[in-house]
This record gives sequence, C-alpha cells and structure tokens, in this order.
Amino acid sequence: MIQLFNTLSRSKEPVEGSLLRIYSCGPTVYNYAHIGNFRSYIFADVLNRTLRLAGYRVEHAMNLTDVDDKTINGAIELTQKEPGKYADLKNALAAYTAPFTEAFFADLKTLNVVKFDYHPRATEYIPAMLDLVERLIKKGVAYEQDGSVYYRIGEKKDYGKLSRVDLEKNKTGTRYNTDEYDKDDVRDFVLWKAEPQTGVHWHSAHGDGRPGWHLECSAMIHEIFKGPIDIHTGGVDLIFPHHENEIAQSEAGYGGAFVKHWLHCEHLLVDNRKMSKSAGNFYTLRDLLNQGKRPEVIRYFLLAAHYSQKINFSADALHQAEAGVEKMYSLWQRGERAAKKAGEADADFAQTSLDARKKFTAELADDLNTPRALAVVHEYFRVANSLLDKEKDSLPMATAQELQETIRHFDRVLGLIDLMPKAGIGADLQQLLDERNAARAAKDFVRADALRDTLLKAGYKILDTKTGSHLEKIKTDA
RNA sequence: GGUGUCGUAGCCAAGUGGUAAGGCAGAGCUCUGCAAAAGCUCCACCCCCGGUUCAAAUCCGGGCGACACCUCCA
Repeated sequence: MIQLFNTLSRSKEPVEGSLLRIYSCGPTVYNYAHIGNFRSYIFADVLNRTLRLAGYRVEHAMNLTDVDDKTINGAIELTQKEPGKYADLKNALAAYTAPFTEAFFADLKTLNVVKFDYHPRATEYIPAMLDLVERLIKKGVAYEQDGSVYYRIGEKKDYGKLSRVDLEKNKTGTRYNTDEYDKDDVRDFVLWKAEPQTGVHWHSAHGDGRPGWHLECSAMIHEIFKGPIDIHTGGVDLIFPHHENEIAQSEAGYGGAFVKHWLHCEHLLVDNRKMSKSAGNFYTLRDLLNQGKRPEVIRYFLLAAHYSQKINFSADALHQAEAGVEKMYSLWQRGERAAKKAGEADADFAQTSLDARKKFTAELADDLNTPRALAVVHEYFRVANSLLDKEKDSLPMATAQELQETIRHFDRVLGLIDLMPKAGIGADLQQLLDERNAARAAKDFVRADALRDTLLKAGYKILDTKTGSHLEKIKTDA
C-alpha cells in the first residue's frame, strides 16, 4: 500500500484503487525548461515509476501550455521579425512554441523520464474549455464583463480549501494594481480573456478571446479522464492560485469531486533562492550538459532529497551525486564481469538481495522517500562489493544474475542504468591496455602510467584486480 | 500584513516520543609498483531558551534565522 502526502489534508493518505489516473502540470513552452522545472517533471516520473513498480496500473497525463501571455508575445515578435511569413497569429504561435515543445520532449528523454500516456496541449482543447465556461455561466458562478468571463469566487463557499488561504484576511491590492481589472471582485479570476483582433484569439459566444491560464487543466482532465482523477501533481507555487482555481472550476462546472490526492514538490534553489526564469538564476538542461554535467548525475541529485524539501543546486551537491552514480555503474559492470562460474547461487546473498528489493520498494511506498531508498541501495552495494571482494570477482552465474536483477529493480525507479555510458571496448583500447600491462610487467612504470593517462583521457578508467585488469567507461562520449 | 515550510556532522540528506539512516569529503588500515576501485575502522548529542514526559532532534510555548506563496512561475 502506497502512502502519499496529500496537500488537501496535509497528511499522508493511502492510495486506493488499482488503476490510477494522474495529471501533472507541465511546462509553458515559451522557452527552454530549466532544471528547477525538471525537478517537478522528474518528481512526476518517480511517482509514475513507483506506482508501476508497486503494481498499479497508471494513466498519466502531462499538459503543455502553448497559449498564454508569454507565448503570444513570442508569436507577435515572430510576425514582426518576418512580416508576411505566417498566415495568421495562430500559425505564428504554433511556429513559436514548436521548437520549445520539441526541446522539452528531447530533454525528458535525455533525463530518462518514462513516457507519459498523454500530452494534451491547451490549443487543442479550446472547445472543451469554452464548454466549461458555458457550464460555469449556467451554474451562475461565472459572469461576462466586456467580453471576458470571470469566475465569481464568492460563490464557492469552500474556496481556499487546498491552499488554506483566507481571502478575507488577505490584503488585496498590496501587490498588484486592482484598477487594472474590470472584475466585480478583485479576487475573481479570469476564465476567458477578451483578446482583440490583433492577438491570438478564438471565437466564442462572448466574442473573440483566449483561455485564462487555469482553465486548460480542468478542461483537459475532464476530456481525457472523463471524470475525477486520483492524483494531481505540480510545484508548490501552483497551489495558489492555480490549483485552487482548478478545483473551483471543475467542482462547480462538472459537479462532484475533482482530485483525490494533491501532490506538490518543492522548489530547487540556487544560492538559497528559488530558481526561476524571472530571477534569471536558472540553468537549462542544455546549459548543464554543455558544462559537461551528465543527465544521470542530475537525476541522482534530484532523487537524493525528498520531493517535499527545498534543495540547493550547487556544484558540490552535483559532485556528490556523481560519486553515487559512479558507484552504481561500477558495481553493475563489476557484476557483469564476475559472472563466470557454474553452480548454485549464494543463498545468503539471494536473501539479502530479496530483502533489499523489498526494503527499497517499501521506502518509496512511504511518500516516495527517495533518500531512504537510496540508503537501501548503498547498503546493498556495500554487501555486494564485499561478496565480490571475497570471491575475487568470480561468482556463479546465478549469483551475478541476482545482483543485476536487484540493481535493475532499484533502477526501475532510479532510471540511471539506461543512461550509463556504453563500454564499447574495441581492439584499439584493448591493445592500449595490453601494452600498459606489458609495460607494467616489465617494470616500465613510466610507460605504464602514461598509457593509463591516455586511456583515462579516452574516458576509461583502469581497474587492476587480482584476476587481471579491466577498463571501465567513466565518461559519456563528447 | 496574511499563510506555509524549514533550521540535524566540513558538505548533501533521512529520521518526527525511546536514546542519531545513507552518501560525499577527511583520517587510519587491507590490497597495489604507484594509483584507482573495493572492503574494514574512525568521524554529530540534532539553531537558542523554557515547558510537558520515566524518556524529545522528535510534542507544546517563546525567540532567532532562512526560504516560499499571496502577481507569471515547477
């Protein structure tokens, strides 16, 4: 049984049912997503992987916001740069968001995020959104004002139940100019935004306009899942107002429950400040890869802290993560090499492996406790390395297989082995190694060490063991 | 001003009433031509003050400090 912290109740609750419908808030494709954004998507991935490992069936959607102020501005800029190239602004919008959308999917792949089942885009669900707007007007909780439609917060008595904001106590107007809004109540939020002909717009009963930000998630969840969902994820900054407004819209518009379990992951910090586009203190995945950081290291780094805790992004933390990844890869390859003997599997080790697998799954089942799960992994690695030491790197095939299966089990959630540099040791490398060992045997240590350096620069580390020397790939090809 | 989260070793980070997981770095040792890898050993009384309790890092109260949300934001 999986227990997950629910923002709604502020306590851990069991996840019920065998088929889980999950919706995760995805990116706005106006730019490259930064590593803080990816924390949220990898968090969704860990959730997805953990549930599957635990035997649940999962249907998981992650949206792409491809129409909002920023993307529209981008589209307008495109048309100004190349007048006449786009048939209309919607075409320009599609042209503007396409590369960022592509980059987003490529980055997910780079980070070995398991494919989600659905990736709905806001622009593809305009009719569904307009349908929701009409439902809300019919129910009397929304009103039109100058071509825009607003949600009347006062009509929802339990508004604020997720974020626990008390709108009465909240100062309004302190942080934004209330005069800019033509709303009955400053707290009301926009469902449908009147957009002049000069902007990206769709036709509606209220005139030309485009959807408000919160609307897409409600409409797409309804369209895709045809009913309430089990889990909804996102970053903590979405709790209010985004998720609060989603709840209001969906519950009022479609009736009944909306989401059982709300999960929110904390922010990634840089120098103790939230990483964000507006603050400018962000790194995209591409930035980091260009700096020689490896995606598996980034993954490990993000998994090393619980999702509900803020983590500070630093070179130091990344180094520590790299050491963890290396240890895993090293053991994996050591296990591969050690599969040599026939005979029965080591019964003690088989038991240890089974225990470790169970413990690993159990730690994750407790609100996705990846740090504890990693502790289990490291304890297991120590036992496995001890065994390999003791057996001089020669194990029965069955035992080596046990080791690999266990690492594979961990990796069903960690997702690191797939990103391991491929060894591909060709004849040239083997020859260098042979030459080095010949020099070593001839006590020509200067030459031996020089060859070791050469191999290191080629991305291979030499491991000298009692049973011979081996090469281990330590770097991804540049 | 309102709301919430957090403060654990040099660093990263679990634990949330029963006497401090795990990792990185460091020190010593084994192995090694040297090194690397691996193993073994060592390395914290949990921001401060007060309270509750047989027992608190863990609960309560009060400080101090950090961050976040209340505006677009993962």
